[in-house]
Amino acid sequence: MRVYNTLTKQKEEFRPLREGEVRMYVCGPTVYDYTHLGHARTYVAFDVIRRYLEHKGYMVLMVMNFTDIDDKIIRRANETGEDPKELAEKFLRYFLEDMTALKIKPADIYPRVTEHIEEIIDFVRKLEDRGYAYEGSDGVYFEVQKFGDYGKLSGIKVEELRQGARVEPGEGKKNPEDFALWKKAKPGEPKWPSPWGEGRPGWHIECSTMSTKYLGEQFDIHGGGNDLIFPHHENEIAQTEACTGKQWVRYWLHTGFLMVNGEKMSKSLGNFITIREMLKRYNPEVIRLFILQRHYRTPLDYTEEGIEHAKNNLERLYNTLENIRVAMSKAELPFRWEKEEFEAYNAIRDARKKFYDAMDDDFNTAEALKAVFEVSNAVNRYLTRVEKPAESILRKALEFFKAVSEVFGIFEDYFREQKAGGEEALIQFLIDVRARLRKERNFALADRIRAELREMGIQLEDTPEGTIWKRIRV
RNA sequence: GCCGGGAUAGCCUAGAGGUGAGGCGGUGGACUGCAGAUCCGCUUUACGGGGGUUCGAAUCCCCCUCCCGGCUCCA
Repeated sequence: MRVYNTLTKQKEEFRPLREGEVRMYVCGPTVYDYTHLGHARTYVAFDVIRRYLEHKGYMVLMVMNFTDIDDKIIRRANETGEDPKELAEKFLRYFLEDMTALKIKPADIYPRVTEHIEEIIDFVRKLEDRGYAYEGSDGVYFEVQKFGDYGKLSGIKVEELRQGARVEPGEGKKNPEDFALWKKAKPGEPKWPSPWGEGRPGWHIECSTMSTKYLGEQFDIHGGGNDLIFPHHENEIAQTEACTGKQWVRYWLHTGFLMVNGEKMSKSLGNFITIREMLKRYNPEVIRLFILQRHYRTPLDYTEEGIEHAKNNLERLYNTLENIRVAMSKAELPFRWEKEEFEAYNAIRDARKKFYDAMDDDFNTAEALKAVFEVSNAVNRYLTRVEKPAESILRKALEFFKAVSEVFGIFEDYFREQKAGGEEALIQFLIDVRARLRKERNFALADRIRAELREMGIQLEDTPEGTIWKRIRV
């Protein structure tokens, strides 16, 4: 398995530090507003990466932090007149709800900054002891030039940084590139006691502290949106490696940005799309598929057309699954394979390999998705060509789709279906009644039954072998 | 300015030296009371432009055009 490492700017063979275990940290949100489609892009991407690693047999320990105290939260709270703590709490809950709705597997630990103030203070003190940090008038700062490797992730040079730096008035920094580890509280701001007076942690220090607390001083994967490479992740590396003296993270993974109609999504442009709005209009699996149609590192452009494509794609795949389900009821144990069976088997086998090869190559979901369609096509073609399908062929296809379901987080309902026997019998009864009506050429009433069932999410389809029914899922 | 990512058929997306990439859409046909699903065709010898290397280039090299992002708010 190969992954693209932002640190080395190339694909590398993936080898976790401990055999059989992957420890990964994904930068979570600052909870000051609704979760948007850009978050969805990043967190669905990492969800699939995590799912694939688990699918491959790794035990994955996944940590995602919440920044529940910072400047943006305070600013927003001041604007709305809310208590910063309550505001953060509210949006944190919304975020978790949105993640659940998007079928994103929960992290194993969701450390919150406000629950780790002591550890953060300890971390800052260590940096102070080692001579990397100094106290200024308004806070404690990390002295960037003391860390020789600064810039190794983002490729940024300290000199360039100085040219473009905006030093806010009154800041107690020695150098413009230095960044805050601890901010002293201004009147009315949330605060915690510390050796440097009351205040709150800087932004970057939380991730260094909490990731090393739960994953150790060295771990496998650290991820986040592309926009976090600089300054956030660069600063995290500086702090952590200055503190431990060891190489910290093995593989840095970053997701590409979400665009809206070719422009960056931002509030000022008025193209800010929340996950809540999206979920009102689209099945979460449609949103997931939309995201997976593009490789995670490439920018993803959101358009109405694009999401409609995803919807059509998902419908098609669900149709295939329903076709298999219907065919299963008339499938037989094969005593003999014909040309059709060999063709279908080979097509499934080849596509399956393609799927795993694509996912092994830096989680190329777009390429892997082709393989899913190839299996879909192969099965559909097979079903149109044979009268009595071989059960083994259908099972091979189903096993493949089950794997896809686990990795992509789609087709969930299909594979979780409970046997609601009563309902199925009732549907079958209505189909029988409708068949009689059709025989009597009472199409008006026959169509009414079909229409009513459709309203209830059951699609009837007339075939030469009789009427079948499918669940409408998209 | 510096750094990075792009331009692939009507549309969306992979691929990265060698036998018609996948989907969507459109369209014709098979099947159908109609609808739906599916299948079989067609749209389909696609790779921003110009040079070069090579038996062979979307793919490698050089130049150019255009788009996007980052450069202390950001997933």
